[in-house]
Amino acid sequence: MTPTRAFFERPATEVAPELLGARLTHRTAEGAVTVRLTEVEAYQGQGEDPGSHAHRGPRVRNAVMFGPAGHLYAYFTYGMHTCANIVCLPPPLAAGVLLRAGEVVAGEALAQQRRGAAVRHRDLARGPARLATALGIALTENGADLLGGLDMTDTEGAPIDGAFTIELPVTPFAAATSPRTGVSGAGGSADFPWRYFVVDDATVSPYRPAVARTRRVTHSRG
DNA sequence: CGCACGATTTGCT
DNA sequence: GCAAATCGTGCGA
Repeated sequence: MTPTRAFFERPATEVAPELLGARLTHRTAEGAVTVRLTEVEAYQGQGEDPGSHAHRGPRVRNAVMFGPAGHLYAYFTYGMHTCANIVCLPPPLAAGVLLRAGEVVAGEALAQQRRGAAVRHRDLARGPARLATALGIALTENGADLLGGLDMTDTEGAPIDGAFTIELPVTPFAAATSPRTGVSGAGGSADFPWRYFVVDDATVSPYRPAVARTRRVTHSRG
């Protein structure tokens, strides 16, 4: 079924596990790709989750997180990657669900084209940046309404670029949990077991605990 | 104003 | 297993 806005106007820790198995479709001018979500992470709001982008309050980058639920929060990281979240909780509260992995179930040829011919099926959307790439999610779509549907057209009747739909699974999945991947500091500890994934699914990304980056050697003045 | 580092991926060893 | 790639953001000075 298609979720209502109210579905997302709840804490991310409640929404996240219920998104497992959901089918997210993104249609662009190139075509449509659908992913079945197999791994997500919940990030809570200002002052309550040290791993969340919203933790230190509203900023230019995270402004969308403080906006209405059910919208796309896309951000750029490591100087090259885009990751996609679904905003939870109504304004002025901020929370989000990071889409970490899924299986491409439709539009495979287009996903393959975006990810590269040598990429195997299970790896097409296995990892947050890979998932964003497979779906064709660009930073320019940050803030897009995921509940707008695919039927939006412009005045010429042409499809509007960057349209989404979400379909929740008829039968809920049993979610396993773990600490969040790649989150350093307190936010990545077992105190925040907000990574949810489908058990025994090949498209779930391998769990890699966050590692403190080796400190770059600073210049010593001799 | 400067610098460290990130909700990562990839390729080489 | 490990390091490079690559740049916006946040924080300290």
